[in-house]
Amino acid sequence: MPELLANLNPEQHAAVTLPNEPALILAGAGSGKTRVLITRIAWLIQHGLASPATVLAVTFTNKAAREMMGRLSALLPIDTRGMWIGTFHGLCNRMLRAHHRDAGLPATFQILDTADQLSAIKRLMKGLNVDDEKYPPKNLQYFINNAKEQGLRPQHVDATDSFNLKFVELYQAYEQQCQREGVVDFPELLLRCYELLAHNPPLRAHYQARFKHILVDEFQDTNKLQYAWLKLLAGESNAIFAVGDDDQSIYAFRGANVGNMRDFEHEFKVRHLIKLEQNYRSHGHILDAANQLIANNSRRLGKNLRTDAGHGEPVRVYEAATDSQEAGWIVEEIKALISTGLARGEVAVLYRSNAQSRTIEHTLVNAGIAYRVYGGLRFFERQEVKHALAYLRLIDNPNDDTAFARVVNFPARGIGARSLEQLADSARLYNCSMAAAIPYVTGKAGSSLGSFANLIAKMRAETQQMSLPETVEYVVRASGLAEFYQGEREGQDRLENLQELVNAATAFLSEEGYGLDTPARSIPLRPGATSAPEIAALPDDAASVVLDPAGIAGPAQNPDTMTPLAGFLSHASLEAGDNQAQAGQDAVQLMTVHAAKGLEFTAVFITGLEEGLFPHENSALEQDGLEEERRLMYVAITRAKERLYLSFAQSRLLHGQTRYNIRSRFFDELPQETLKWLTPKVEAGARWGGRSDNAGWGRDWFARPDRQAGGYAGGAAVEQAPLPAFANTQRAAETGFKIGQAVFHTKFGEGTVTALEGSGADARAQVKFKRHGEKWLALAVAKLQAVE
DNA sequence: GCTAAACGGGTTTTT
DNA sequence: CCCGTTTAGC
Repeated sequence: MPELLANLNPEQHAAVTLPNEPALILAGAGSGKTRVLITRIAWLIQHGLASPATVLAVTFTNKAAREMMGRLSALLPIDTRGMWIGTFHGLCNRMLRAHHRDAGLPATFQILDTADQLSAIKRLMKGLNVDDEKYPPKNLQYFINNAKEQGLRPQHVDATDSFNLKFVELYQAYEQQCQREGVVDFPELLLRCYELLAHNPPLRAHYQARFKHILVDEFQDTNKLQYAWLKLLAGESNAIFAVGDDDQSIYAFRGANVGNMRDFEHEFKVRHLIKLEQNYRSHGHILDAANQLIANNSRRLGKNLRTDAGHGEPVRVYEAATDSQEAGWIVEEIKALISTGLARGEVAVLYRSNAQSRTIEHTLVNAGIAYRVYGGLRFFERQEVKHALAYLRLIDNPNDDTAFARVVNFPARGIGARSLEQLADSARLYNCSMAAAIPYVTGKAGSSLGSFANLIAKMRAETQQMSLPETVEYVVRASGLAEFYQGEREGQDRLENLQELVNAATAFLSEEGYGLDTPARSIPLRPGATSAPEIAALPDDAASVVLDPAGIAGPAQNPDTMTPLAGFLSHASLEAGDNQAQAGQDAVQLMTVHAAKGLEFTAVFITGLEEGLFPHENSALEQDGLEEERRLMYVAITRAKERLYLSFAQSRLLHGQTRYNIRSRFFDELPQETLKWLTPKVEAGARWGGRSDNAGWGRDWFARPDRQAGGYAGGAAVEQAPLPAFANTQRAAETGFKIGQAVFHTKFGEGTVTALEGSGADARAQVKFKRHGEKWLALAVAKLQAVE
């Protein structure tokens, strides 16, 4: 249909309508990459070149997968459920569920998230009496995950020194532990799925015959294992349509291998490398800045963004004396932007590391500007939610020792460390799970453990016919979790989250196409089917299972292959949910540069542009480290549509110490004619000998009164230390609050006033919140209620 | 078995 | 400085 291709530029058009052969689309920032990917799928289907069942599209995040799914169904009248669209992990999970026997996994295998994995490793090391000072569990975790991402099992790892030999030995033990418990960690999902396809030719042939069209988003972020998995699926004849941008590769630290782009180009003999260089996001000066900066990198595939928009405004640069003054300036500038009618949500403040958000948040709170910080705890990572999930996991898979250890004594049941050590010993002796070892423990410990075993058994029996939400609700109650948090002073939020978990279960059923009344632990009988398509029930020797080509379809957590409970538990591990920051409200966006990738804002502040911070000092230690920092800066710059601000501070409080940094080298790599210095530009050589760690020099400079006072008064004023106590008492009447007063805030909950400052419209209160720590609130803005 | 103090570590992060 | 985790002590 012509309308599908309408408004595509020639390069986009060419990419969308490529013949079915390996293609690499080098898509610059803001060049319509996602649109091309989605239109490509729609075009293939519309022209009868592909049926939905032959399409596999893979992304890195659930958010990206959801967006793709959503935009695709808006574009096409067909049901997108026939397609496999999801994350690498989601798709691998789905395949492993369908073929769990061939993969050597129990039907109810559970997924360990990063935190679960670490606790499993700690437990393993404790059991083996390994010195965790000499072999830090975190390092072992990294070692294991890294090996898996290279496709290496313990026997393949090349280790010579005693240290690495120990790690290999522990890796092996860890694998055995996981296998016995029926759990897989994140990289295992991929490796297991890779091996499943690699070692099972009929199965591989089946999927190769099915997925004629494989599309990959953010290809520059793939690691070696993901690339190998894609190659396996593609086989000899299927086309991979890879979209990516080597200049936006910012995840090397977690295994991403930009080299996959070059390898792909060569190994698949890509004839069509299409560059999308037309940018639809940023004004000219901003793009010029991005282009010139990134030109400093070597080994690029080569790309230069262009725009039809005019030059637009210059890039504004601000030098602050201190980090708090920098924050003060940012907030003043944001106020000005808002007063021109710009929505708060169109303003982003970016920083290199999370620690930098504190000062900015503090200043925003004082100014009464709504903001949202990205990052932090997410829904399924909360302790109460994880506890409830652990009970659910135990019902489904009693061998899951990670879940067992988590809740065996929570709420407290008088089962202490001593009893658990005894139990772990028995489990090791009989080579079984902790739950299975309970009968071997005698005495008082044995009896309390016995009643825990009975509790789980009872839960399992009682929930046999319950739907998923009923099961969750039942477990929250029967476990004692509800009662426990009811009795806790600060348990209200946690209780609400547990209720939210029940809601999440209901939402899950409808989103994933499960019947609402399906028992949580049975594979639903599809309409018209004569028997449940329980692939789990295939004969043991079903090593050569070949599925109907129309085969397994449906959403990520597939009702045909997963019980609602298994699906929900996978969902909880694979998609940790939103972080707590209140969404929806119009608020200034605060995030790291990494978190900003893929987003765009009318106005962007890139802050803390100092040597050591951005580029980060540790980047100097790594091969290609500085280039990755530069790509990160490139990503940051290209987030801005119309206004870009760059700022740095002469001194900054970090880890309790004042550091004196020189401005980032990136300033020298930008086209000077696009920059507008709001503070006088001081040539580096005029001020600094060279290195930044010359504290004495910095202090002298900082102490110069003409500098310290300069710029915005607001910055200094909001950050000054609270007035002495006597002054606060004097002013107390004017604010309507007293120190020590109990208060309630709609967002932060209960707290106590610890200090007061100012009066009238400027009145501020410092409140120590039970759940959110100490904050300064502008009383004119914050909805603070007195509690008697 | 639970609470308080000492301790350690702090770049970026999704699954 | 600030946090989460471990350990010491009741």
